[in-house]
Amino acid sequence: MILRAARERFAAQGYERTTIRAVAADAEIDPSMVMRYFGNKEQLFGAALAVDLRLPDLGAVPAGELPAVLVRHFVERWEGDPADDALLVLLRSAVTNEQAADRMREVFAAQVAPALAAALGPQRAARAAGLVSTQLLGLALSRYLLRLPAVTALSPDDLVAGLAPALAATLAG
Amino acid sequence: MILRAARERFAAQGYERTTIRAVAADAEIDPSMVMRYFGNKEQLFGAALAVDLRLPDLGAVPAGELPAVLVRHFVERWEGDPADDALLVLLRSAVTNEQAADRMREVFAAQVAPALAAALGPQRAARAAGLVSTQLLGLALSRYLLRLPAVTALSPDDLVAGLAPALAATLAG
DNA sequence: TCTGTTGGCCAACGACTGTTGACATCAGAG
DNA sequence: CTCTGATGTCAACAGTCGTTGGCCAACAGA
Repeated sequence: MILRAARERFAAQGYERTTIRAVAADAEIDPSMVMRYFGNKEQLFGAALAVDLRLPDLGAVPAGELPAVLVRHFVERWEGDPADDALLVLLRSAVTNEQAADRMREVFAAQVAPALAAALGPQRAARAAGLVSTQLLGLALSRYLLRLPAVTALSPDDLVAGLAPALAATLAG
Repeated sequence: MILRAARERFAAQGYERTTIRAVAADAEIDPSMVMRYFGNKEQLFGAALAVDLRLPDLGAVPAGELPAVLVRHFVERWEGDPADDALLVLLRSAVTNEQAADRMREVFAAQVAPALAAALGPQRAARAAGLVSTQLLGLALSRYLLRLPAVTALSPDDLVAGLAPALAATLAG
């Protein structure tokens, strides 16, 4: 599948360094086939950016468990099937590609913000959403993209135990 | 100055999208001059990556104020002179460039970890350093690179007020 | 005056890129 | 059978890139 190959390349190398030729080689087809199906590189990229965070209904989570649930959800999401890593595609690309950054802001507005609003109510969510995203994206950045040893060394349980109190503090503040 | 132009380009576009030709044009010289002075693109990049976080002596900071001092230091550092933004060069590039990621890990090991150790003692620092970096890098990511509206909307004081409790929680945990 | 060094421009190279269009194959519909 | 439309191959285009090397001017020291 072309899109699968494209996602892996985009996730591993970002937008600029993945070439249509490489994607085509991975998918074992001709580069011109990629063009025929997706139009051009930008549209292929757009198609690879479809992201569903699969956030559960946070309104059903007891308030005290919200931070731990959030951290664990994202860690499992990132640690999961690497062929499904549209999320890492998005994060890696959004740093240098404006189209991807746009999509990231859309995902935030359409998925993160509403989910938090369901749990916290609109006012507290508006205040906390940005800071919560900051912490969760920071985790993805330093663990999966930069691979800081001090962060990759931690187990998923360590991460939950270490970050949940921090999230709780910003939610409370 | 070539290096100044290079830093601005690298910070704005990342490694792959900045061309030697563009850097040379910014510096109003010939591309071949860039080669003569820096050897090749990779070495120019390496020269642009010199980063000094200018962390104060955290050992002299009262324990209770440590989180707020950290957040404020980094916000001021990032919000400051954009021509001096080796830090954003590094962050933007490290996401897709292994050389930059290496340098990022070096900066962490040589500057962040020791500074925290001075404030917390080696054991607590070892446990907290990764999570602290996670949160501070997450802030830089979502505010200065992704420009999430929910984060750019906050004032520096808001950021300090919102994130200091979170940092305090991970330092305590 | 000759000579070496420095700083500079210019044109070109080979490699790689996204993209295009011409051509082949082949299954199914008429 | 022919016609059609999808599916795929191949070669080439035009542009950009990093990089090289040759040439020129200024200038300092011998």
